[in-house]
Amino acid sequence: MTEGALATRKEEKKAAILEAALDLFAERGFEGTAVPLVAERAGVGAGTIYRYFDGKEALVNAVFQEQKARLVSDLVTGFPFDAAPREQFRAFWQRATSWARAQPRAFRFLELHHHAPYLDERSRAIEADVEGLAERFFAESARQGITKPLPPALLLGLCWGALVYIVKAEQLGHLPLDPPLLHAAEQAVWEAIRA
Amino acid sequence: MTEGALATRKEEKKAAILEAALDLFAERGFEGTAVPLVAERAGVGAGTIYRYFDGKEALVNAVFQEQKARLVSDLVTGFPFDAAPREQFRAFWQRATSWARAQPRAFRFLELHHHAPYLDERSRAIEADVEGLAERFFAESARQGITKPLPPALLLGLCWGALVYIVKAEQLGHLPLDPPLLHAAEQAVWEAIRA
Amino acid sequence: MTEGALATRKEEKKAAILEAALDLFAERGFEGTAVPLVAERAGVGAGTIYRYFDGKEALVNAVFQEQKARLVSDLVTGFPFDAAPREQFRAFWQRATSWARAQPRAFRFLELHHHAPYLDERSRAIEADVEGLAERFFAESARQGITKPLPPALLLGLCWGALVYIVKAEQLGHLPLDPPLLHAAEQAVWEAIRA
Amino acid sequence: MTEGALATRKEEKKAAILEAALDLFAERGFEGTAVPLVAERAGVGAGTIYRYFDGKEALVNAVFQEQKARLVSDLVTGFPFDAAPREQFRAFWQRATSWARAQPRAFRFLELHHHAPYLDERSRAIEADVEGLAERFFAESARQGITKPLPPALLLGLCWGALVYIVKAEQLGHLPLDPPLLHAAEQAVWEAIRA
DNA sequence: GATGAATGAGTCTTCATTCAT
DNA sequence: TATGAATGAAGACTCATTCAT
Repeated sequence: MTEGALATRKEEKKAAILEAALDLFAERGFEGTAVPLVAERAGVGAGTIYRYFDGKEALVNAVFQEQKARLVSDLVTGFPFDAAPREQFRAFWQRATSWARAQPRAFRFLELHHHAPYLDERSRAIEADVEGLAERFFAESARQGITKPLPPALLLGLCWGALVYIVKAEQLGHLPLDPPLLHAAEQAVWEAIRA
Repeated sequence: MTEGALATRKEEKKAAILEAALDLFAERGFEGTAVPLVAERAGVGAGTIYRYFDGKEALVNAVFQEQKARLVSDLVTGFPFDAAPREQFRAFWQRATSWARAQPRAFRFLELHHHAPYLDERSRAIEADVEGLAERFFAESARQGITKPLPPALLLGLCWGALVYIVKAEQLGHLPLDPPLLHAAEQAVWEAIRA
Repeated sequence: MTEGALATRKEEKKAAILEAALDLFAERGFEGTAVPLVAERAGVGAGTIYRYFDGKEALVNAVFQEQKARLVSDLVTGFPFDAAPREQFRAFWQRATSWARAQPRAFRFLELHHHAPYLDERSRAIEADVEGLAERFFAESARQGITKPLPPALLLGLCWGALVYIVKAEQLGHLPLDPPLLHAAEQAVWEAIRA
Repeated sequence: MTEGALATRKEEKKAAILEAALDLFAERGFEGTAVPLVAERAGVGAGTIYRYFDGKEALVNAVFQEQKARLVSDLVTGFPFDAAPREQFRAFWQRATSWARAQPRAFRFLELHHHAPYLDERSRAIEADVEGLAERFFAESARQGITKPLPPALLLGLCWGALVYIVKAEQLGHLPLDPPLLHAAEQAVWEAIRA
C-alpha cells in the first residue's frame, strides 16, 4: 500500500470517529455519551479512539472546532462583505438557515455545547472570534444609522436567538419551513434591528 | 407533633431537595450531577431522595415541572389578557425578562433541559401547553391583522429565541442590561412581529 | 446499634481492607495488585475501598504507614535506650528479627515498598525518621569508640541488609532459623561493626 | 548481504530490546513498564518484540537470565579460586561492589526481581545455582575453621545483604562510597563471618 | 522479517440505588 | 421515617498482543 493510501485510511478512521461523536454528542450531550458507544458507532475498537484523541474532552473539542470552522467557512466563503448592510444581512440569514437545516446534527451540537465548561481555550477563542466578527457588523451598520443604535451584542443575540429558535422549531416538527417563510422571517428580523 | 407539622416538615424536605437539584442541574447538567451531591446540598441523606422521588430522572422531571409551572404562573398571574395585543406583548416581555433575570438558575435550568431526552411525557406535555398558549396569542393577533400573517410557531420562536439569547448574553457577561435597553429590545422585537 | 458499635464496624471494615491490601501488595507488588481483588479478599464491594481511601496510592500509603508505625512501635516500646551499645544492639536484633519472623507479610511489604515512587511525603518522612534514629545510634557508639569509625549509614546498611537477607532466606525456605542461630548471627554482625 | 551480517543485525536488534527492557524494568518495575515503551526505547516496532520473545514475561526472564549470567561471569572470570578464603572473599567483595556500582541498572534490576512471581523455572534455577556456588564456598571455609561454623546460607545472606544495602544506600544518595570505605566495609563483613 | 495501527480485555474509579440500622 | 454505608454496574482509559501491510 502506498503512503498516501495509508494516510487516507487513517484520515477516514479519524473522520468516522468525529462523525460518530458528532451524532452522539448532539443527541445525548457530552456526559450522556459513553466513549465505547462512540467507538461502536464509528466501527472501531474502544481503544482506537485514544490513538486519535487524547481523551473524551479532546474529542469533543475536536468536533467543536471542526464544526465551528465548517460553519464559519460556509458562512464566509463568497460572502458579499462589500454589499450594503441590508444585503449582507439577507446573505447571512440565507446562509445560516441553509446551513442549520442542511446540517441539523452539527447545528444541534454547536448549540448544545455553546460555552460548555469542558471546551478548551482554542474552542473558546473560536467562539469569541465568530461573535466578534458578527458584532463588528452590527457596530458598523449602527454607526451608519442603518441598524438601531443598540449594543451590538444585543442585536446579535436578537438575530441569532431568533434564527436558532425558528430552525429548532422546524427540527422539532413544530414548524414546517420553506423558502418564502424563511424569507419572511428574515424580513421580520430585519425590521427588528433596522433603525 | 401535629399531623400538619409533620406534613410541613415533609414538604420542607422535599422543597430543599428540589432546590438543591435545581441549583446543581442548572450548573452541571443532568448527567454531570451526582445524586448524593444533591442530597448533601439539600441537607438530607442520599437515601431520603428516593423516598420523595422514584429516581434521578423523576427528580429532574419534578424540578422541570415545578419550574415551568412557576414560570407560567408568574407570567399569567395578573396578566392583562384583555388588553390590546401590543400591550399584552409588552407585558409578556417585561414579565419574562424580569423572571429570567430574577431566577437565573431556574432560567438556565429550563433552557438547558429544553427537549432533553430524559424528560417524561408530563414534562413534554407542559412544554407543549405553554407553547400552545403562546401560539394562540399570535394566531389571534395575526387574525386581527396586528401581527404578521406568519405561522404562530414562527413568531413565537422569533420572540422567545431573541429573549433567551439576550438574557443569556447578559448572564455570560457579554451584555449589561438595564430597563431602557430591555425596553428598546422589546420595541425591536415588536417591530419584527407587528404587521 | 450504638454509636460505638457502628464505629467499630467501620473500623473493622477498614482493618479488613488494610489487611487484604497488605497481603496482596506484599505478594504481588503495587502495580501487580488489582483494587477489585483487594476488595474481594477483604470481603467488601469494589466501591467500598474508595469510601475509606482516596485511591490505590492512598491505600498503599496507608498500609505502609500503618506497618512502619507498628514496626517502630514494637521496636521502641520498652527498648533499653539507656543500656550499653552492645546491649542495645542485641535488643534491636532480637526485636527486629522477632518482628520480621512473626509478621512475614508486613516485613515483605515494607522491604518491597522501600523507597517506592508512589510513596507520599508522609511515608517518606517516616522512612527518613526511622533511618535517622538508627544512624544516631551508630554515630554515638562510634563516637564512644565502641563501634567502628565508619559512616553511620554504612554501618546501618550493613546490619539491616544482613538482617533482611537472613530473614528472607528463612522465609524462602533456604535457611531454618532458631534462637541459637539468630543469636550467633547477632554476634557475627556485632563483630562486623564493633571497633 | 551475507548470512552473517543478517544474523548480526538480528542479534543487534535483540540486544537493543534487552537493553531497553533492562532500563525500563529497573526504573519502573515489571508491571509498571509498557511493552510499546520498551519497543520505542529500543528503536523497533512494538510487534518486533514478539518476534524475539514470546511475551512480556519471557522478556523479563530473558533480561533476568542475561544479567544474572553476566554478573556470574564477571565475578567468576579470573577469580582466584585457589587463593586462601580470606583472599577469595576480598576478591569477591571487590568484584561484586565494582559490578554493582558500574552497572547500577543491572544491579537494581536483579534486586527488584529477586524471587518475583513471574520468574520462570530457568530463572529460578539460575538463582539457585549462584547461591549454591556461594554456599559451597562458605561450607568449605567453615570446614577449614576459617569462617564461623554457621549454615552457609546464613553467612551468604549476611554478606550479600550487607553488600546490597551498602550499595543501595550509595545509589539512593545516602552514602558516598570510595575505595577506602569499601575496603573498610569488606574488612568489617569479614570480621562478621570469620571464625 | 518488520512494522505499528488496531484491538478488547482489564484497570481504576464513580455513582445511582438499596437496605440494614 | 431517615439515614448513609455499601454495592456493583458502568465509564474512561491503558496496554499486551495480533495481524494486515
